[in-house]
Amino acid sequence: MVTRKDVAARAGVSPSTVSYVISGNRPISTETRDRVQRVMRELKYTPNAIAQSLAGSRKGIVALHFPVDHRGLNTTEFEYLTAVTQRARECGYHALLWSDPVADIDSLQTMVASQMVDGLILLEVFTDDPRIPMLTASGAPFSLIGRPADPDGLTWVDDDFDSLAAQATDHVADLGHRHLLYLAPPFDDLERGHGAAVRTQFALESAAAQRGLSLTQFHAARTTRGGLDAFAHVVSRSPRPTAVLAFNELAVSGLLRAASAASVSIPRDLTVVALSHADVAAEMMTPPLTTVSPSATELAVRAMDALADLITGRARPAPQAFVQPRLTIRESSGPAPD
Amino acid sequence: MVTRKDVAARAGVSPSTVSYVISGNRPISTETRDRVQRVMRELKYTPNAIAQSLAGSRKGIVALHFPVDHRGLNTTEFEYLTAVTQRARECGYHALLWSDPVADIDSLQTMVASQMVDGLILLEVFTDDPRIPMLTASGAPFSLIGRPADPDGLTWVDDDFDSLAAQATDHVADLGHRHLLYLAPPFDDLERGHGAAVRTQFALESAAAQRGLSLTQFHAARTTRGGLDAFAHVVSRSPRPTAVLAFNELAVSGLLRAASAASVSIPRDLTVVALSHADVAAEMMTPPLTTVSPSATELAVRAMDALADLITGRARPAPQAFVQPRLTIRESSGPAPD
DNA sequence: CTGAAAGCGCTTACAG
DNA sequence: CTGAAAGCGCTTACAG
Repeated sequence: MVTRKDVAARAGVSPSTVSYVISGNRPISTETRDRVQRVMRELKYTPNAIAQSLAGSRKGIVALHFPVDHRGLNTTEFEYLTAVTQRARECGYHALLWSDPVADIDSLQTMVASQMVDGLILLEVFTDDPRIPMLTASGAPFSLIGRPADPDGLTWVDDDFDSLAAQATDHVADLGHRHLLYLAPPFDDLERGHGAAVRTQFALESAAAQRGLSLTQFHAARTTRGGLDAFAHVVSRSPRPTAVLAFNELAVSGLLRAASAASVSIPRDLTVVALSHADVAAEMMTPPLTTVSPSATELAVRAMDALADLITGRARPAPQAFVQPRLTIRESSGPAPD
Repeated sequence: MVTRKDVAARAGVSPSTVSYVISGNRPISTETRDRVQRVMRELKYTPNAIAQSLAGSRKGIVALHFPVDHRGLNTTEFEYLTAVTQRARECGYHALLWSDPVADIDSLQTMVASQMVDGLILLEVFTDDPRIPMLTASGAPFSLIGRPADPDGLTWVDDDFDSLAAQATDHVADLGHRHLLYLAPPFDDLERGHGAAVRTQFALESAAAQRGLSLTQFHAARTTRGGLDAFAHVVSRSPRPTAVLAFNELAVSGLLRAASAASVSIPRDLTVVALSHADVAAEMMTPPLTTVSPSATELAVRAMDALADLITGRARPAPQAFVQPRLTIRESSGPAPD
């Protein structure tokens, strides 16, 4: 391997001068700089990242941590991952993927203590998330996509759930629907305090109440089967809901299939609006789903930029931001039947 | 931060003894070892991973590299990523996510030259993949999921495309289908030499010919729209294909939608078999898709284990392996009409 | 504007 | 069985 010493010898300067040419941390004569740069190119010299990390303070790596006990990631979560990875790179960081059961914070703690990363982004934040006190105690910079019950002093970006609920209920109310079903994530998620699940539910209840709409809920398994069950529930209720608001990507697909099998036409007989659902997943469905979703890219950019500010020590106080979801009307929503 | 020196001082031993207790690289008296371990726990000491990397040879990081110029990752590719990430961890490595345009190998080269990773796994390999000669020249250990035109001397795992094609054509032939349509990836992918696209196409052509089946092709855009176009093509052909074999995740969804809109029932009027399609994506469709797919986990495990062997210097000659796809009959395939 | 040197926190031969 | 020391390849004060 070519080292800084090799470059220095060939360029006739001291090793430290090579370092300063690279970092630009002190004035170098044009002549010296040009010569060193030429030699670096000739020798195809690339600084050793590990040595830079140890001597300097910057590691150039951020970890993305998502919990995975209950299920795999869905398309929406995957979008977040890729968006954060891309933004990390634009900010000059490599992205390390990391996932454990939420409750199992030991390996995360070890990784942080081993000082391998400059900072972390946590996804799928729970209202009482054990990762947060641990990271706070460690002193490592981190930012959240989502937020716990008490987000004071933390750096986070999150959906504006009130706006999300308002847009979804307004959309179906405007179409004349009065009886709504909330196709919710498994009850388990609520009990464990999954932030988005809890906040979406509360926001919907309050938005429906304000508009005088009836809203019942069905907690479906995060599987296609869960959606079949949800459909059975829809047709058994009286009065029968005419619109389903869904926050459960896999169950929605089951609901669509069950509706198709029962010759219940969407949207003629039943309106479906998917919440926080990736565009690409919505467009793969038959019919394509009307969604109310935040932009994964916007969440990722804000979370990563906030983390970068935290790492470099810009940014007190901690940046906190709500991202506004957007309604995209596709073909799964229509006027309430008669 | 607590360092090795702190532990040594408190345990009354030399710093090197602490290192040897951790690595187990030389005999230590039980008494000393116990004392050192107790102090490490008391001080919550975690070795600095960066310093270990610089002094030792192991970095504990592998990079996963997938090209991304033409499109985002689909669910199937995402499955590979998560499977490899998980296996990497089981093998004691962190996974660094990395992606550029295929042709743009500079940043990949810089990362490798900076010696940040122990090795790499390349996904979405092209028949003439510029990443491969570059990495070979660099001397960095790497393994491939997929393979180039000339895979000699490389470490790779790949689908057995002949088996895949045989299973798919046998399945539809057994159901009485004689006229097949291959819903292929964009022609562009073939031209650029996307390994799986090229091999799937050749294998299907040969399998269909052997069985005396007619096979026409339609290269669809990797979008829902591409599938709508493909459906229009199906119904315009004479004789009309009764079975579609598809290697294009997004286009399949468009095809299903177009069929539904035209009241063409699947599988009664048209059979659809998806190739190399993630189970979870297949089960989200209406109807759930019959698939012929390799196990992403098996590919990931083999690729990662091979890489680990390469890194540690076990494993000459280079491991190379075909993974057998499996037919999963769901609801999108049925007997040929009349 | 540039060089000689300490230090980052480890691993591991060298020495006993 | 254990310690003192060189070395990994850098960054950056210290000195001129």
